[in-house]
Amino acid sequence: MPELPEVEVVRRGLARWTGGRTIEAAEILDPRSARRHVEGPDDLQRRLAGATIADVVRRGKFLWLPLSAESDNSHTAGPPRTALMAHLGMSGQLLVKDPGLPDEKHLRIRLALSPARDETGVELPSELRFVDQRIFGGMFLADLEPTADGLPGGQGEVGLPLIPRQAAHIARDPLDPAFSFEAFHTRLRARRTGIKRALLDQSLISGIGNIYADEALWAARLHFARPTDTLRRSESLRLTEEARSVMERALEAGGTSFDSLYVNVNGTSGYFERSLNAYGRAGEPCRRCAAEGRDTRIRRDVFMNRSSYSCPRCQPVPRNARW
DNA sequence: CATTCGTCCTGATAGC
DNA sequence: TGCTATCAGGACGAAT
Repeated sequence: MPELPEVEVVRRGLARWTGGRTIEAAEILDPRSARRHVEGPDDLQRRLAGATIADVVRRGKFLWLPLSAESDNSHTAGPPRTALMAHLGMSGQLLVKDPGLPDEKHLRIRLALSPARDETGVELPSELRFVDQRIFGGMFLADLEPTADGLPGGQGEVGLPLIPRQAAHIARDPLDPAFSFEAFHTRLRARRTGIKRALLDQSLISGIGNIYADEALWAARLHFARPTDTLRRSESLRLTEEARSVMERALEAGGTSFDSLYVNVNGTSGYFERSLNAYGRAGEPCRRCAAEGRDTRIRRDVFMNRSSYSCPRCQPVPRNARW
């Protein structure tokens, strides 16, 4: 399940293998993967043809590729004002592949790219494929607007980042240099909900999904139903730092598969097996308790219609728990 | 306004 | 064998 580290691996791969290349043709094989493109799949295909991938940007779990039109005259063209948005959802993958290779079973969108070579002169594969089994993800075109954090886009603001309107409500993620712990903590304390709901709310802090939420809570020794308005500053800071730490380590692990010539969401499979302390470990020993000579088993609770894993001893159910 | 819930999707797996 | 039920869960619009 792609969360921040997995999406960042994809972003880096895309930047390396597709940056600067022109989309020569687009093929929407399943219109459901383009349902957020309101003008329809035909319009998406038409408007992608001839566009050049100027950059690859990520905020939280959203990716976008600012596009410059090939026909633009350089003296009139400012920064790109349009971007191809991509979200991987639950099962999305972006793969750079040779056109001769057989279609994946769940291939939804195919982009034919202009020829390009790597630094050693080897020709790069010329297809960017969006593969998505469960179709929670998708691609669409969006206008880029100058946008201050937490505010809708305005006109002509200098120095504000260019963000698609569809991502303007997404908060900064913990790996973003502009992430503000003070702003996060203040908004967290004002909430009337449980801490895990808050961690999964992408408008409060972004990039965290079910897996890294459970991992950060375990590391910070906090129960998922802890009311946000009772969190001490030290607890909130510990949680934020643990979230950042676990996602940075996951990114390093996922980054090891980078030498191969493709962008892979599953690059973190090794990480999952080795390093998860809570997620998916129901009935298995809590490693922190085991290190202290105690045998405590990770429990699984159903919360928000999904599984939550925690240690009963390290993460006791709080008073006034907010399920 | 803030918060919570239902829906979209496919495939693997368990149970009968 | 073959059927049905359950689970996986990110994001968004609807409901409360």
